[in-house]
Amino acid sequence: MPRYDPSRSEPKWQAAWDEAGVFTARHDESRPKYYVLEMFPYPSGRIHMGHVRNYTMGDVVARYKLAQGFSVLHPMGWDAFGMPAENAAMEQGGHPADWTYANIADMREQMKPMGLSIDWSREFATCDPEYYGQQQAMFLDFLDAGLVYRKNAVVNWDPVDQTVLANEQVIEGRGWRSGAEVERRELTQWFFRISDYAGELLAALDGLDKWPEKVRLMQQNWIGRSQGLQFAFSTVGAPEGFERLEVFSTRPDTLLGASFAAISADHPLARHLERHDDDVAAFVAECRHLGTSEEALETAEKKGLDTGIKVLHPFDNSVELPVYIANFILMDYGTGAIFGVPAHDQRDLDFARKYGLDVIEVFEPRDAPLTVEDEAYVPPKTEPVRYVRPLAGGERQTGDEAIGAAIAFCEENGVGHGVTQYRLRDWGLSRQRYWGCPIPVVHCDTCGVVPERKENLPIELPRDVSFDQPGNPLDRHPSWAHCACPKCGGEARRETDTMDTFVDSSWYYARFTAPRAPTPTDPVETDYWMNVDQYIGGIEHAILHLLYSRFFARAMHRTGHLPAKAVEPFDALFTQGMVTHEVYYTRDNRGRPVYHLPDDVDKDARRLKATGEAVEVIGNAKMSKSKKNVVDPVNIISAFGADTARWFILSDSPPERDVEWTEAGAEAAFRHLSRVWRIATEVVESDTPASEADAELNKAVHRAIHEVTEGIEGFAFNKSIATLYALTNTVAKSKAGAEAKPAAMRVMAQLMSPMVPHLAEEVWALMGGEGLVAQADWPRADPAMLVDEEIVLPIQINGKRRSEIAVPRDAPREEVEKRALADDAVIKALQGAAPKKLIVVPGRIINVVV
RNA sequence: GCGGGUGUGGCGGAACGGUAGACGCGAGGGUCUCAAAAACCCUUUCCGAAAGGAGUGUCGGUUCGAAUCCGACCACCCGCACCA
Repeated sequence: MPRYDPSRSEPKWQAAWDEAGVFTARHDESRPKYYVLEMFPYPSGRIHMGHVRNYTMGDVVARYKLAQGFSVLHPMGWDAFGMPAENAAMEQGGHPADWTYANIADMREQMKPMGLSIDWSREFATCDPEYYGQQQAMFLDFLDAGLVYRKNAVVNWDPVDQTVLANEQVIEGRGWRSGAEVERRELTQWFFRISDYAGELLAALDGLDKWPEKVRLMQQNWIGRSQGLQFAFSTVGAPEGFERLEVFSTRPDTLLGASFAAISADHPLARHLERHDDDVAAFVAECRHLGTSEEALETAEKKGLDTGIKVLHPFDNSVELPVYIANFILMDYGTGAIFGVPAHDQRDLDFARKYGLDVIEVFEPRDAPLTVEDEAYVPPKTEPVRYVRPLAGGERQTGDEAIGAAIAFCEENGVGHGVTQYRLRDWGLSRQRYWGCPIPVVHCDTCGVVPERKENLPIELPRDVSFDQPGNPLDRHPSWAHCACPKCGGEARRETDTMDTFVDSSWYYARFTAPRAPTPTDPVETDYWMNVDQYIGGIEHAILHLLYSRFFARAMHRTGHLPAKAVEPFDALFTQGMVTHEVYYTRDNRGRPVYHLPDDVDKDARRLKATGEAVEVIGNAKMSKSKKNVVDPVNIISAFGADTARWFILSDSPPERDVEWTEAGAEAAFRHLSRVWRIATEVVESDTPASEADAELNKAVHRAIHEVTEGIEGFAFNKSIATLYALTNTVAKSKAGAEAKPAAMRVMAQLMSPMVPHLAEEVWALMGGEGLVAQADWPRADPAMLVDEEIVLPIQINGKRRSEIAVPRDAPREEVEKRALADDAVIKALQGAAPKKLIVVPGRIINVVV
């Protein structure tokens, strides 16, 4: 008997789909459209199991929607700018463009055998001048619309390599290559005014009802709207020009508990003092070695320096608070200055304990006096507390009430005003790097900063650059930056900064709707295809990429590049989990782990194949090169076929959770698919006559249609697959006849086709299905087939399951109660007494309380 | 540190507040075979001979009933604005 051979069957069906143009996205006004998008990959050169999982999920949705009659857009492209290409050029020589395009070619070749329903005719890379030129055009429109501006901002500066470092290149405060202590340095940089949209981006989250709740929550917290009081302290002993110190606080109700004020090391006052005071200069310099990430600031030991300056308490001039420079105050948030209330803020308390500052309680729990030791009292703002030092409002009130009263009181007394603050900062897009989209502006000595003319776009990156020294090659290129001023025609210099790669990924979804248009988008195409109906990607993008894209879509709408309906570009979002694998390691003579590839390990014996040395095993960890626990999809596909990889990656775990890749699981998936194929070949040869088993099988088929469909709709592909396993067992055991069985197998082929499209075609063809299963209509379950006449009700006694009874589906409650009380287990438990309570949940359960 | 999430048999997991463990893996037993592989059949949460009891990270709460809801804690994962 011939065996299931995916290496022959899969390429055959892929060719058939290509020939029929099944996956070409067609703008067809007569049909509803469906746009499925997976987050596009960075072209590292190798696909990994995470990609397989991501694209398989998208493919299931795309094929399912196609079968439902939608005109489907399912494109693929490459997030191709970024640091790895420059790092490769530095390490191995060569050019980032060559490295990137070679990687793209490799990855495309690795992806094609997966049999994805992608319209490859729309493919592009963000490093194509055709793409980034349109991005430059939009940048100019944004500039024109006042959505972009320049200001100073700090970067991580490596003083040895003389280059700007990304946060990930700063390791424990040092440059990753040079090992030098990183400094913060200020540069003039371009910013998008995303904070202008903070309120709108926040409010619109409510409408994203097909996004995961957790993502909306994360974005909400990230945008971080807060109401507070902004006011100015009068200073004592401050230098000229610093008579007042503006502070912002979300807890003005605790003002009478303030015992110090603190300013950021980047605050203008700190910068002033730095120039005249060596101690301040030394402390501020220390703060600036911390790196620029919020994480670095927050996890560093909290430190401060007393400036000797005091501020007067606005409601009690006899109280003078010391002013500290502190390493945990952010210049970007609020005014870069705060007052500290140690009793009701843990960080302030730690700071106060360290520097011997007063701890003054402002409020207490309602029913107990409060003495703050090492733990600040920070109840939820909705909880009523007793104010012992109220600024305004009653003695007993919630934090929220007290804050409102405090702001009103302060405003009445001319001490500051209530303000709405957002945590969200403007989006700095300048990067001092080569491999990115050039910012299309020119610096002219006479005209200043001048936008490039659109007809000169794209401003292309020069080819002749070298990476043999650190820093931005554009900066040291002999001629590239020299140009004529678009305004006066005089000699001018191009901006050598390029754009953050988040810009590239903030609008690619729109470009896919018209990838070759001579403008960034084509209104006819965006009108038909937008929005993305289903977006799929990793949770790690929950905040930045998705928030930036939401902003960008709004900016594109404002500049006429997207219709109003597309300001929220992703209707539904699904975040999938990681692919993990066991990690195998031995230890070197110093006890450090030495990792080994899965292929080199005998998993049963837990020994290295080569030496027999025992290996230690850690359970599932994210696949990573450093731990060598990677499984190459290419090897899996060549050994078992794409369908096996697809089936396994979908089968075990729910899509939102991590899935552990195991060799045993992959082999089992292959065995199952072989079995389905074998059953199909047996069904063909069968001549069993029709019987009662036909109806039974038919019922099982309809149930399966219902469950598989529900699984796909609910992104529970693992449940759809469990149903298909069960259906396979049912068909295998069924005594149904030579008409019913092929019919069942045809439906099974349809139900399988989103997950294992090649095998589905094979089975479909064997069963005499018409045309391609990829083009067949999705089957419908007959509702009448889904109900049972008799149901089994479990009986609980005191909440524990003790028995069960079978009753007609629509039996009246009295009848069910009567039968339940007649049950042996119930009689035994009651011992002649009447039940205390008898709960009947129709169609569900009976609970007898004795 | 802050924000968000996850936690169920040996393993991956299933379970509108209603029979905990569907489906799969692994393991054990069997059929077929000279033998093996493949295939097929059966068993498989734990303790217990059984009756029965225990059980969804830990501790507490709400409920007739909690894996599910609430509170506290523990562990792990994601993000923290220049990684993509």
